[in-house]
Amino acid sequence: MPWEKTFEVQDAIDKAMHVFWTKGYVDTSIADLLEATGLKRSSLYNAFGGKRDLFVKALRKYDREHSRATLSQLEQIEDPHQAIQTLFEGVIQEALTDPDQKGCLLVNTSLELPTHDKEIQTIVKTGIRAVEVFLQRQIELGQARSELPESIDPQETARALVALITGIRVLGRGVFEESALRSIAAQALRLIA
Amino acid sequence: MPWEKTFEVQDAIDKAMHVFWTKGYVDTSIADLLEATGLKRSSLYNAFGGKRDLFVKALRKYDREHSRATLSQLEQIEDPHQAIQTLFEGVIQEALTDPDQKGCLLVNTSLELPTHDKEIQTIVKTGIRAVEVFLQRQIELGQARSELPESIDPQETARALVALITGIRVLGRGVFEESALRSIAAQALRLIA
DNA sequence: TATTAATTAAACCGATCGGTCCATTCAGTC
DNA sequence: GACTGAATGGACCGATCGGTTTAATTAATA
Repeated sequence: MPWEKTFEVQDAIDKAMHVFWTKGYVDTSIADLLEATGLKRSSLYNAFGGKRDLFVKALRKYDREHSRATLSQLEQIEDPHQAIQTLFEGVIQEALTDPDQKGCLLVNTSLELPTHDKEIQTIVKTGIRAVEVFLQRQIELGQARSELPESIDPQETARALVALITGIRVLGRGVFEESALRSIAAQALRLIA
Repeated sequence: MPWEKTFEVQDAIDKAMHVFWTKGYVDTSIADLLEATGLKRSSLYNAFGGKRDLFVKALRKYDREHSRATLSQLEQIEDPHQAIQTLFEGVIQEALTDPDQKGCLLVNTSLELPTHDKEIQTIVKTGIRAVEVFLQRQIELGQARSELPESIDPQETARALVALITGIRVLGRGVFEESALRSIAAQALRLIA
């Protein structure tokens, strides 16, 4: 056998992910990706298949290492109410501290979903669905422990919380300032009280 | 003096608006705009200044004739609770019936706000702020008439409702199906009950 | 050392990007 | 009918788009 790849594949995908995250799919050029990854043109096309294929890999990596990884961490929290609250605090903290105001790659891609193919649509749908499932389970768990009121509908409430998070991620890109974002999180907690 | 413009300027802006609305700013080419408006290249550059300037005009037209026009209609409704409920029903109805799933041009532009200049940012911010102000006033009006509980914070609740609408518009582009969107609207009403 | 496959560098591709320029055509005014 | 300025058709611009190709170089295995 010849030799191994010298550059770190995962590292390159990670760099590419941040470009897509910041600029969006269409506005990201091959030149941008070359500059960010440090790869040469032929290396990029050889290692990955092209712009779209690299985007799919970046999207999957984000879903795995950002979105789901966060949910896994939150599941370690015993108190369901605290877990949900921590989720919202994290989202807001990200919106306030990120100088690029990138938001969430899954949400960003949601908006341009009609222009993408089925595979990408599925990744996004499934990724956001995972957040919904997480929230619904936390609510049900809280109800089972009598820490959350039985009167609220777990699935319906979970979906509304997903919508609120989506709102924070979109409006957090420059429309709403800190106090407005915090208002959203405060009202989110009202939905589970 | 020579003659007047033969093509309808407002009609051309309207056609262009729908292209931007459907495909987004970056993904809309001059060729797209020429095809949609029926204008010739020179006419378009002569009448409007270029892609960005036409986008600004389209954005302003949307804000005026779609966003604010809708709010004006809703203000005709006497019952504040009914006005808010009708707003959400309208947004959902749009998401379900529009074959292009365009969402809302202001929301779509919000997501790519960091890539736009100050003028465009201001149009979007002001446009969404108008929705927030509308909602806040309706809530305050309902409280004054004792039709809505005094316990809810008008501004904070209005902002959360804006976030929920934003969520519907984004997730309505293919992520959520009808029942999920209706869940969001149902929970929105819980925030003002 | 010969073999093998990954990596590199750079030329090259047709297509499209947003935008400019200009000669011609048009409908009004004088 | 001469003049005027908006509208048109279309050639043209340099730059960039995503992607391919070719040849040289590299480092590990056999």
